[in-house]
Amino acid sequence: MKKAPQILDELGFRKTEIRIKVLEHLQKVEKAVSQPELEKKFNKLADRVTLYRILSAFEEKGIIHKIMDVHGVARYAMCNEKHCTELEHHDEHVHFNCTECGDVVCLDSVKVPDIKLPKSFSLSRLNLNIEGTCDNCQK
Amino acid sequence: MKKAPQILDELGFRKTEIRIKVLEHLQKVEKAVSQPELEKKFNKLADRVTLYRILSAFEEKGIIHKIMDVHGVARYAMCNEKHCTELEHHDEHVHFNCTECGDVVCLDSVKVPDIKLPKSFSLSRLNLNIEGTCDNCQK
DNA sequence: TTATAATAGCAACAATGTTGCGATTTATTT
DNA sequence: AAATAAATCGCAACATTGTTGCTATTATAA
Repeated sequence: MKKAPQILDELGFRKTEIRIKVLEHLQKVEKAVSQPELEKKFNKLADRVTLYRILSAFEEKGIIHKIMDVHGVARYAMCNEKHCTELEHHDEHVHFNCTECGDVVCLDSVKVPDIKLPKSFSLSRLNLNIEGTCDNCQK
Repeated sequence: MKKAPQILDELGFRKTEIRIKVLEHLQKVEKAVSQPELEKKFNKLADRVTLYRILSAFEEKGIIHKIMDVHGVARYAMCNEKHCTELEHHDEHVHFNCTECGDVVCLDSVKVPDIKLPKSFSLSRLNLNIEGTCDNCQK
């Protein structure tokens, strides 16, 4: 996995402390994280608005993707380097929302079967949100 | 389909004007509607808060179900009488979000294939949000 | 070292959603 | 029909998530 500063460099971003830390965090946790979570984690290191703008900027460059969790809160997760480019995203995987710990993880291993829509409907994007108990919270 | 006043009666709700109208509207449109939409439609007939409480009350009784649309806004749609009871909901259908008109419809005809999760994950609920263009907005 | 473009911070605002409480109203009971 | 009780409503206030405009700061290139 590429190091965060290098990624920022290649994308034309400045290597500021907060941007490096946010990106490293996203790489490490392998979960979909929200702005409020980042705000708690990086308390006082950056303004709320800064975090929102960092996430938007990263998403525009295609290194993270945005999903709505079951509470209607935006979450962002690293894109799978194999599948995503700046122009085209392939995030048609399962997003698992744990009702115990609230974590949201991308289950890349689970593939979404083909959905057959009525002819008059066209599909552009797809997000499968599953609620349940994650592996960490199973007793 | 049962008439709205009768449904309210059977559930122990009072037959107030706004409750009857909200329920009739949900029955008629066959879409998932949000509080902001109801507020526009029933302008000045009821307070914002009243609408939120009506939707919550209906949901608790199991006659409507709540879904998050792709914008993170809560929407409610009539439950399929054949499948849902007060205790158990079966809303594992597709929710289609039209990017043109913003409407959200439950595509009951499309069935969600079985999802195989890793053993350590347990599933309790499932919502498949699809974005695209609906039949009305196809040119 | 300087210049400049990107980034950050602050203030203000918007939208959705929730809670508490007093006022009103439906529906039951007397 | 009048009284009563419980459900419903409306208002005010608040919380959270998210956005925009503008100024100040800073990383990087020249």
